[in-house]
Amino acid sequence: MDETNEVLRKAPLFEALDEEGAAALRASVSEVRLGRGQTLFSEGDEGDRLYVILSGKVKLTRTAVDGRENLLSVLGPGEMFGELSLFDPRPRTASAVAVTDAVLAGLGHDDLRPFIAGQPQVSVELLKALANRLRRTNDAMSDLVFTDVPGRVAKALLDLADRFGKEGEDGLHVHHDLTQEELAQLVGASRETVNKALAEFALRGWLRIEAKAVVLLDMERMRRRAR
Amino acid sequence: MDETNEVLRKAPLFEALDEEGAAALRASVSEVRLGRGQTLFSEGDEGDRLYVILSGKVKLTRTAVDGRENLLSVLGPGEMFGELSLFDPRPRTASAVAVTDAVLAGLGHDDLRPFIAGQPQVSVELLKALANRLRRTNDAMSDLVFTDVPGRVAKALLDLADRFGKEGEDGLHVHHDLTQEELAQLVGASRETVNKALAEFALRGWLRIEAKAVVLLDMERMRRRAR
DNA sequence: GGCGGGTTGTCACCCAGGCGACAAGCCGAG
DNA sequence: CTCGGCTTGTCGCCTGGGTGACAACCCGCC
Repeated sequence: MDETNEVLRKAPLFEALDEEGAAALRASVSEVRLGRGQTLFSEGDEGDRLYVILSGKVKLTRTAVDGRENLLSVLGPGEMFGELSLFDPRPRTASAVAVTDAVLAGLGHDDLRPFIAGQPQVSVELLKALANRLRRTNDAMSDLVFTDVPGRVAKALLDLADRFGKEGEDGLHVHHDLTQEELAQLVGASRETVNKALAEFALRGWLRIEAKAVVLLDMERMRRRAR
Repeated sequence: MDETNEVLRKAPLFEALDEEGAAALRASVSEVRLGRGQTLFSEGDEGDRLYVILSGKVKLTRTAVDGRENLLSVLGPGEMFGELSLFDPRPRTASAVAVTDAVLAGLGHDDLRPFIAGQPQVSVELLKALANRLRRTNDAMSDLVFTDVPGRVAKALLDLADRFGKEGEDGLHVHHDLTQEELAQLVGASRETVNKALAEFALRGWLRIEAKAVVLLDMERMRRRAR
């Protein structure tokens, strides 16, 4: 539970709280452990909890009527999701599935409300988070319209690099834990096309492909290709 | 200014305030009048105001490097925009342009802050609005990936109908005030394809096309085509 | 009432990228 | 060690829809 505190303290949502508030809130946290591939909640479920990722990665997906999937985002430690249903109590509009084994902190609707009312910093923090999300989503939309698949793949990799990248001897290691299929769903393209784009990048020496990871070798070129 | 109060009172953001707060906030409102086609602010501008539409319609657009445009949304009376820059003070990420002559109420950053701190209802209202926006944007994203252009056009029209439709003798009149070009930017397609889709719908008797408007005749079929 | 710029309707052409189909690897479970 | 099921690498075919190019409008303005 020490580790829990550690990550929680750094999560933006909690940073805003005074020590007393943070302690109180932590008391009402429930810890959830998920194995890779395990579903936390599904589209359409009733949901009244918000989650903060302590370790591991979680993907948020939407399923079309015909079963095809769309990946809204991949989140890692410190990031939060499931907050939408806090503000208007509608069913969940996306499913949450663990991409790797993961540990989450779950906060109930009702536990959180008093803090929103009592500590304006908390709502400001939430508003910031949502505003940010909205900007990113709008970016993604523009990309879907204007950028070709290789460009979107490049963008996605750079974004993943920002968040999960680790500087190594030979380049920036991005262990994204996604299959190419999932990567494809993330950028809104077919697996085949994503594969081709990756191969192309590798051929040009911009990156090296590893199992559920890539090593970025030429960020500059990647960035140029992305726009 | 009476009309101003009228619409403002009904805007969700203000509904949440007590009478006293609403009066105080209204005092710091500045009124802006725009002619059709006039730009309120542009991508990249510094922005510290939030706007509520009193009358008319405003479009939010993004421009790609090559000049192509993307229409994020069209907003009408009672709706709010420009709130993102309130929470993290980055430059505007979209431009706001009047689609028709319009009157807006502008609220400054600094005028609003005290209310967020003092009246939790206000921040809850803002959070709801953002959460909603986010859901809609996510929907739009899925549609870009999964739905073909005619489907997206149908969806867009139904959405516009929801917000701007007026029941008439012969069907639901949707005076959207958009050119086909703008409609195309809204659904992320070319003007030609949108035109073809509209013509197709008209041919099938699902709608009638009028200048900057359509009359929906068979909502059921439209809805079916949309999914 | 005639002119000019912004819309709309419709072509023909072309290509990015989806889809189906397989082969080859890789990995965890028995 | 071996088998079966994911995952990856690669085809070729086919089509939705973007692009360019006009002609016909429509409407406000001189």
